Amino acid sequence: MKKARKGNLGLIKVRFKDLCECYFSLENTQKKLEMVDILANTLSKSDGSEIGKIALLTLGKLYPDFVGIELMLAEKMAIKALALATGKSEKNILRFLEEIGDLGKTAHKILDNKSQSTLLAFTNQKETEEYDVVDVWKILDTISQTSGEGSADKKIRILSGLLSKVTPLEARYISRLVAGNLRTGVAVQLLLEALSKAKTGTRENKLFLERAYNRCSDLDYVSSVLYKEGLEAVKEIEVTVFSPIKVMLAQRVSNSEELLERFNGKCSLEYKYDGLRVQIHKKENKVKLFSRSTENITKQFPDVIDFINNAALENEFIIEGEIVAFDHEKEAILPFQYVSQRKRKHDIDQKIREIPVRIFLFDVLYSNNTSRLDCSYLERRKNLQKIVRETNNIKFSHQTIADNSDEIDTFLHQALQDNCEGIMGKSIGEDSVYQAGARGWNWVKYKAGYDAKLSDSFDLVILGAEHGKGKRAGKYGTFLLGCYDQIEGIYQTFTRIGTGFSDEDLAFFFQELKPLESEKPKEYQSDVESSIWFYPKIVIEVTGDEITRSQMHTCSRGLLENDKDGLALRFPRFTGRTVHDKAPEQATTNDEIRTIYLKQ
DNA sequence: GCTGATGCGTC
DNA sequence: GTCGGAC
DNA sequence: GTCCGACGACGCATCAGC
Repeated sequence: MKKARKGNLGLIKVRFKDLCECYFSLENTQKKLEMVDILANTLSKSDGSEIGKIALLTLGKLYPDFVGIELMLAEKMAIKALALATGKSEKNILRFLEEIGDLGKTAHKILDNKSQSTLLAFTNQKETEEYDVVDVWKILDTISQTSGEGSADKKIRILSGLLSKVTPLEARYISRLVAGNLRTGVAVQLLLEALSKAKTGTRENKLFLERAYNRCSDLDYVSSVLYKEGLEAVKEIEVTVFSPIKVMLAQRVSNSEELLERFNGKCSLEYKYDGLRVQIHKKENKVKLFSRSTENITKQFPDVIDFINNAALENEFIIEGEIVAFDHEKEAILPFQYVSQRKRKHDIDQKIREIPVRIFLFDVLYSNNTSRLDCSYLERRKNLQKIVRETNNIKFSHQTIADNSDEIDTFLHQALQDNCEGIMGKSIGEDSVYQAGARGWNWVKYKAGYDAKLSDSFDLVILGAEHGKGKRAGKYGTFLLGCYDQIEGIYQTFTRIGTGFSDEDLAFFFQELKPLESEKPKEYQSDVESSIWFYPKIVIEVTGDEITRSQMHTCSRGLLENDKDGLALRFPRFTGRTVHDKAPEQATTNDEIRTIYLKQ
């Protein structure tokens, strides 16, 4: 039975197949303008009833982030579903996946082969169904609603059922959707441009869509308003208490001179606390907390809710700060790993006592019934002090004004002394507005590690690797690195690494390491699994922000206070230097790493 | 009830 | 979080 | 400069399997 497809003006409910063909075209080009045109073309066909779902799916989502509903099914389970749908073994699929580097392409290829062979054997037998975008969204939503005992199997069966009824091309994107990687080259910004083009005929109105989106973080809503009420209604979308605002991000500078230049010689400085960023919404006695990525984290922090209600001087506001674990006896900020433990659903009351927190506030986004996004920074900062008072647990972030680089460096060292990550530089000009959702130059971050001279580097041995995915398909995508233990004559894992490599580097390492593939060498002490192991030979230089205690890496295990702990590297990256003149036995030792750890 | 596998979200 | 590539 | 997508360690939640 065919549903009526066309309504007025030739607008339709978009077929999922058509959306997938659009995604496929997107993969053929990297030119942004062309991509926007391609996507706009498909979006312009929609009658608007399902535009929100099209928009969400195009970003690989079912709901806006603050809703908090997830599939809880990703690549590993998708492989099982694909196996079930195609009759291939999981091992077989895994082999394809390693080679092709993309679950979507893998599904596409297997189903293509299958439909050809069935076509030869029994013509006209394939049971395909035609799905609208909403049909697919609903099936995926069913998966997301499935939980409890036996749910893993159920999810896999639902996905497998879907995969076996769609075309190979649709399977390509369904597989990628669940694997969390659509790889179309389109994300929020280009999608907003495409929506603008589709509905208003020009990309220029993207600015209004972006403005609206950054104020409500709800693409479903913004696109629906655009289609059903038009651009003027989109322009009316404003900041609302309890709708999270996209947070303002910062660019990076690597020294104090550069920082000062960015702000023409004068700016505000703040501590950059190493905790969880939080956007606090309050109205009457109700308080909600949102994370940096606009997830609702209210339930995790009942203590913070009390602190805010206690410190509030006004009824209604949206303010922003950083939640940090705090040792009240020593009056000291605790490392990030402590606050992390507060992101939980169970035993919350016990952890509140174990790991108390303090909030350092630094901004106001809404107060006195008015959006403050367009106020200058110092106005907002001033406003903040009228909205809340400092208490034992609520503080204003440490802040000053600076106009020379010595002051900046002094402030940085003070921040590091006080257990902060670094400092923020903020514009104090007239135009120093809160750029929601943007990584603009109004804010700048400066960490010690950004300056190569101030950061430690390590010469580590490549022990293993994983097959690359997406644009790294056909090469190694990440490497497992180890340090040397001179006493035992063994290699211990210290970090994996996957960033800092140019395409050329990756091609080079693939060529160099391929002949060194082997069984896992006996002298490797590793709890970390690796798809591929190598003889120890290649040494590379790596840097990072900080050494942390690790449950998974073996560096210095048995030599720290807790026998089970090892050491690992936070934010590891390749410096671009391969160390040609060092044998693996001359790599950085576990002792050297431990010494640095104990000093920091 | 415990452990490992898997997924997700923080930085 | 960091980073590189394409525009 | 902007945008996108390769990737990191770590902690917690959930479920399967024992």
